[in-house]
Amino acid sequence: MSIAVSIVEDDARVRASLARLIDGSAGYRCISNHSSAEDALREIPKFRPDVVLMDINLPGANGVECVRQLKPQLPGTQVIMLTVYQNTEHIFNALAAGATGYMLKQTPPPELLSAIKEVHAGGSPMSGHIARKIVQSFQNTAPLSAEAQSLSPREAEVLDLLAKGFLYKEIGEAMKVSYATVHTHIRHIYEKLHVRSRTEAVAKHLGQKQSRHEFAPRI
Amino acid sequence: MSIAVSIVEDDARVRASLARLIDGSAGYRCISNHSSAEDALREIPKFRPDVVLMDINLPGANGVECVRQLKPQLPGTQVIMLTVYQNTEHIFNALAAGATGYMLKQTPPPELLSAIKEVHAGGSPMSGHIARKIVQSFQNTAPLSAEAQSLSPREAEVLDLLAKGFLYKEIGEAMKVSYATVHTHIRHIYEKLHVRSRTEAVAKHLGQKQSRHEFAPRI
DNA sequence: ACCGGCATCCCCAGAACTGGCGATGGCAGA
DNA sequence: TCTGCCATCGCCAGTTCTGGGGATGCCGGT
Repeated sequence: MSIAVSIVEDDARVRASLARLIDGSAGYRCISNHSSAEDALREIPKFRPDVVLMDINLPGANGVECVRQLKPQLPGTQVIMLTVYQNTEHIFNALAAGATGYMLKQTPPPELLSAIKEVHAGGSPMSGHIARKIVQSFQNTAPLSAEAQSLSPREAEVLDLLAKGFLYKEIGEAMKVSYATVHTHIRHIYEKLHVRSRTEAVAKHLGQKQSRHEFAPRI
Repeated sequence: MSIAVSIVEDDARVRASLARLIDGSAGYRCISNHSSAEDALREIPKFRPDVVLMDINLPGANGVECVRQLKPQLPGTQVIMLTVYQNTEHIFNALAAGATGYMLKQTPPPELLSAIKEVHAGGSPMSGHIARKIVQSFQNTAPLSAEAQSLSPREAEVLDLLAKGFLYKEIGEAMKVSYATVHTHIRHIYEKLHVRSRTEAVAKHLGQKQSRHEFAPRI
């Protein structure tokens, strides 16, 4: 059975040439095309395509929002963003919204067809530099700050409990030490982290963990 | 100029067949091969290859650790993990350690060659299902808890400042309102989030952000 | 017109935290 | 051996939070 594809793209010429490409290739068929997000949201659920090619830059609502609303209705449908945007913000937003592929419009037709095939087979086709940017988001591992490194094991333990919102008394119970000891550990933590409150310390603590793979564009 | 490739793989037969594949293909040359992480760490910096194919399952130290130590010395060298492991933990660890590609050993030779070319051209080749798992890590967007949703704009603003460790007084100054107002907002935040301290609220807050794209394997 | 939610302000008391000042003992490195 | 770091404990004063109780005005929906 051929792969059923829907196209969402405002430029009529681009839309037509994509449709021609898909219908003209064995194993693919274009079952619908849409010039706006509104039209896509209304019509695509009826067609239940295997794959959607989605432009980001649509008149009115943008393609990312369109994916976000479409995907819950069509969990089996795979969406490939097809766009000129290479900035990480667009990429991450699109993927978070539910897209599984991200191709640049300049992609040659044969590669576009294999991207459709790949996404339908359970993969996530992405143009080379896009993939690299995504992978790099895993590598922005802020090396543990010297500050955090210098915490003793016991202090780190206290900080973990502190981050969970426990009171000094409760931390003491959990660690089988007195309130006074917890108090001392915490004073040392504050000195080492250069903070002056529990919340600042926790923010630094969670911030570290977080920055190991953050959502925000930082590439 | 052909692409210089080093191989790290403990199985002599696999190593030899990879070397044969690479040396037998125009545009590629295998400049070294290594049967252990220790050997690779010692020798590869001398060869300065363009691309390293790295097995994960090595005797002694594992491939991921090897990448972590190698990459800082050779920032221009791209590493492709070549392994049988498909679990997200291995994938994320490898990428965080500095690998830029991740291919399964079952990959057919022609695709392996194009993966080498792709990584050298600035891409991040990944086997289909691997790529999908990476993309899914962006989609595990815990839907904003109803609790967090119910915060009013002003309350959310307070929570943000709270998370940065500001005192009530400082929040008031930053928001141009009185201490009393901040106090009231915070009481409302605590009610809505079902917490009883600033730190718990912040942990919930940062936890949300964090879970939008977390490092830990959750697929 | 009324009710609910929001944003703004006020007072108060008790609990929790912050940051000084100690102290002891253990253990590892110079 | 002596010095430094760690973990454990103590006291005390001052500050900040927490959680009650109010209040006003605005706005939007029924």
